[in-house]
Amino acid sequence: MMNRVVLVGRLTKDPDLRYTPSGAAVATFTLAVNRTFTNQQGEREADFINCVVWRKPAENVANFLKKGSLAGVDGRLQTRNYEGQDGKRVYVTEVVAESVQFLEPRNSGQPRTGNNDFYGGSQGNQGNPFSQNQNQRNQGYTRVDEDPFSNDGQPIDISDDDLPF
Amino acid sequence: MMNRVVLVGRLTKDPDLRYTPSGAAVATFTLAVNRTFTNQQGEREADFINCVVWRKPAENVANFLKKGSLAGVDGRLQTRNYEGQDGKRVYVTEVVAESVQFLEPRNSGQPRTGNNDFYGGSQGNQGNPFSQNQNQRNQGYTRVDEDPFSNDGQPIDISDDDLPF
Amino acid sequence: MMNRVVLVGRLTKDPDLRYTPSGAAVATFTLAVNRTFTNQQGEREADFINCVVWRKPAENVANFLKKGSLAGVDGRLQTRNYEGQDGKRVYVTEVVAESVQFLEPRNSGQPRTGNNDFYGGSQGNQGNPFSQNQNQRNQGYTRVDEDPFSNDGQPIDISDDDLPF
Amino acid sequence: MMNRVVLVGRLTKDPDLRYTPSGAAVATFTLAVNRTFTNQQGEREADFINCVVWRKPAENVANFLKKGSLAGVDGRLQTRNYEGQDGKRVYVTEVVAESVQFLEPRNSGQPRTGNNDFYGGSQGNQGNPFSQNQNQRNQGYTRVDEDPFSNDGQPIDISDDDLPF
DNA sequence: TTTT
DNA sequence: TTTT
Repeated sequence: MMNRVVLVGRLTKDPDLRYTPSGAAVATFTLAVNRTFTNQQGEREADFINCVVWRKPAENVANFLKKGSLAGVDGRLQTRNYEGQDGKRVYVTEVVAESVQFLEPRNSGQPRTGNNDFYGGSQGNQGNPFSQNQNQRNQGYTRVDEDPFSNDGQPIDISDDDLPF
Repeated sequence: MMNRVVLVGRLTKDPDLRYTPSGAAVATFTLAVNRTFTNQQGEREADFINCVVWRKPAENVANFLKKGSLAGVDGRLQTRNYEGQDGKRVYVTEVVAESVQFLEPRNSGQPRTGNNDFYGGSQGNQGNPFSQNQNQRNQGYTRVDEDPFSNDGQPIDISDDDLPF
Repeated sequence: MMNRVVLVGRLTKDPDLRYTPSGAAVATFTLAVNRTFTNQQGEREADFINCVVWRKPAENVANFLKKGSLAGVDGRLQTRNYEGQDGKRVYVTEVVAESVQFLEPRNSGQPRTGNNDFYGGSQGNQGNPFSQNQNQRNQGYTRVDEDPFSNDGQPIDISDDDLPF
Repeated sequence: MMNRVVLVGRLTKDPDLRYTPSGAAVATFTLAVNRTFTNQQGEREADFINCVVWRKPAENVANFLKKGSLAGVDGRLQTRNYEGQDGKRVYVTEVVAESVQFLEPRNSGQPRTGNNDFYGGSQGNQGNPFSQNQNQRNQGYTRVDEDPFSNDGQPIDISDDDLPF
């Protein structure tokens, strides 16, 4: 059994950093990876690949990457499933990054700032970032959403069960 | 931009072989890849990764692999989305295999037989396998289903637009 | 910076297990990886790739793999150089395996036996396997040899400096 | 059998472009890939990995990459051997790049210039770049050199036998 | 100086 | 909705 993924692409948004109840950092982000070939209409499409990274590299990701950053990911493919809000099972395939490489030229290397800034954390997650969202059944570390990677500032349920090691 | 996936695992079912209107072969299968680590309960889990393969290797897959076969896949990650039957967008991440390796010992190498046999193709797809399924909006090469990998013998809509090259 | 190698092939010989002075296990082996294409003469050639693995997986390799075993390697490419016996610098490129997968069917999974047996270790390396080979300048974990992977039963100098972590 | 390598690193020199007798382009270059970890002395070392690329991508490499360029390589590991000038067999492990990615920011994307310029090609290889180097037995596409990747402007023997497909 |  |  082998499972290896290597990607280079650009973040579609600022990464999202959270913590499990036991304090482990988790960052999620989506990498847009342009295809090397064009489709029948001559357009170059992209794949949008959801990535998760844990612990120290999660904090590095949150500190050094932002929307548009060029990054490399070395990791493994993971599948999960959870019950969607309509009661249907939702299947998710994502990349668990074991290492993330910052491929921007030096000068873009300073900690990111702006609305979504990791240091200044504010709106949406004030107080306990894990204040339970009572009226939803959860499985896995994301709210039961159409797209588990979109969480629009709402509290999210991250379990220590998802720690990869 | 780089995008590379390498997997070794076992098929969860016999592969599924289809043809586009223009005659290109497509096989889909799911690889169960056991994790190298155990979870909090000490169980070894697996990831179930959907794979697609086109043209000649698709026919090889259909001829030589079956449920339980050990196989290696070298390919790339692809994302697609389509409108689910409830009108919601469904996001799919799968592996487009560029090469598939048969890792079973020699003697298991004879063409597979049985209900799902590639040669004897029968129920469900008799006649034109691409007889349009009129009352469904389609996008991508699968019927608008909750899970594009489950198609329970129904006609399926595979477009030549999905050919990777 | 990224560096990832994934291989599946067969061992050309029994693996070679040694220990550093501080007691860390190192196994070396060569993987024959058949090419998927044939040359101008219609022959299918192979690449012969030297691999190194450290610590616990080194002992697993020594215990479970032997000449002819099918194995998967996930690791990184490493380059080293040392002074050859003629005083010329020798450049070496090899794979440092981070994980090694045993791809043989179950029944071939018992610990290997025979002349080169890991347990019964005998001729050549009796006594201290690290008895220094005084009259040779060494660099890297192998004797200054034309080919660091050939050591024909002679004592070898493995330094803890080569530990990858 | 599987064989996959993915690298991101920087060119140690301008790439070297040549042509086989039948007119196929071949570029060679070395990628310095910094390690993610430091050695016992706390220094971050690098691996220096020789890469070969054929045909159209070879010309792109020659046109767009130069010493110091950040590049990604997706390919396979290949081994060759040839008789060195002292009559001893020399073993070479290198990466055959199937695709090469230019990871520099936009503005560095103009064709490279300078002494080694692909367009203005001059000293060393004037006339027939494959004027045979009579007094050397050759095997593989490089002159029998200590380091097959160093060729200091001398004619080189590249055979069409080395075409990967 | 190579594996099935 | 899973493989050995």
